[in-house]
Amino acid sequence: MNYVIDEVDKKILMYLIDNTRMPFTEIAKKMNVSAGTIHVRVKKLEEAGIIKGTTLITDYDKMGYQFVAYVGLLLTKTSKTQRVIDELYKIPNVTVVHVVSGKYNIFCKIRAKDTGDAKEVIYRIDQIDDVLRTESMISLEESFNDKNRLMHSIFQ
Amino acid sequence: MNYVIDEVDKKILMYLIDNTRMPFTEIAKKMNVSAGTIHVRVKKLEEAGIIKGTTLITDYDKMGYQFVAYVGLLLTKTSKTQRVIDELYKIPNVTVVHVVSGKYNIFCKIRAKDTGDAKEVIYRIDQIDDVLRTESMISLEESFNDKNRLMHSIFQ
DNA sequence: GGTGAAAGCACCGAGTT
DNA sequence: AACTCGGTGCTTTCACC
Repeated sequence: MNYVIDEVDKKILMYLIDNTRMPFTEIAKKMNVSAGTIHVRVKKLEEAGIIKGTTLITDYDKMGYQFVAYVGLLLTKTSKTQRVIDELYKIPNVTVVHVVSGKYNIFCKIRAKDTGDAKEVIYRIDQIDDVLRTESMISLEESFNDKNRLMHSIFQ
Repeated sequence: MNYVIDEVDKKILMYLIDNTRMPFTEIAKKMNVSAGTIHVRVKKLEEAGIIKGTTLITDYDKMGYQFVAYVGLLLTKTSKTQRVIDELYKIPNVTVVHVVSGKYNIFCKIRAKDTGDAKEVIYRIDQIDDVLRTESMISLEESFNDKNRLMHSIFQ
């Protein structure tokens, strides 16, 4: 369970975070090790659960999903948080859910096509049992820090 | 610029969102088209900017980054928002930045090793010129809705 | 815009050091 | 734990439809 990643693992992760389809042979060449080594390391990182999967970085805007908002949920005192989370996940527009400390009990991120679509999503959230009320914060502009920057810091 | 994605594109995107390393030959077989077609379609989706890249889904916990928080920034009236965003991006722990409407001017997500690490990150944010003050919301638990669920909805 | 075949590579397991 | 090597299978191109 306590897998210790070394410098070789870190470098492999750096390359694959940028491009999961970079050939192992190319990574091997850049690192002066054999392609077989890369193969074995990647398999171990997958088995250890450090690499959980691969995915595309897609442009939501270009697919018609321009609307992003964060929604804070206030629950009743007796509510089962997990049940509310399960309900949230039935709404595909809910992309991330956090249990938080502070004003809200749950805080989530939603994506929608437009304000009309978002209204429906928020209405659905409001209708979940045990949700007292919600407060939304609309994003006017979203940008991501290059994933590599955090990784550089993680990997020193 | 207005690239219209058809059913073939949608299916390819669905497969690759789950696993960017799924062989084109396998996708081709599942879809009853040739591998060459998949290749050409993927290239076009990349050129159109719909596929912006590929990346790993990694376990931040297992790499020692257990701490997640959202930070709301209140700026002075005369401040240049973009300059503050640029400053935020110099901090690798800042992963997402939003310009928002409402109580805050800017809202961002941070990842840190622990509370001590987070304290430093928030201190750095507080020190940015034009930042009047910040308010943080600590995540006690983070979970992601399967990316596929939104995509299924996007792709009907 | 799609196909199918062929050449060039990459993957990945087995055996070795 | 990493290397080499070889069989298998993937990618990518191109002439043709």
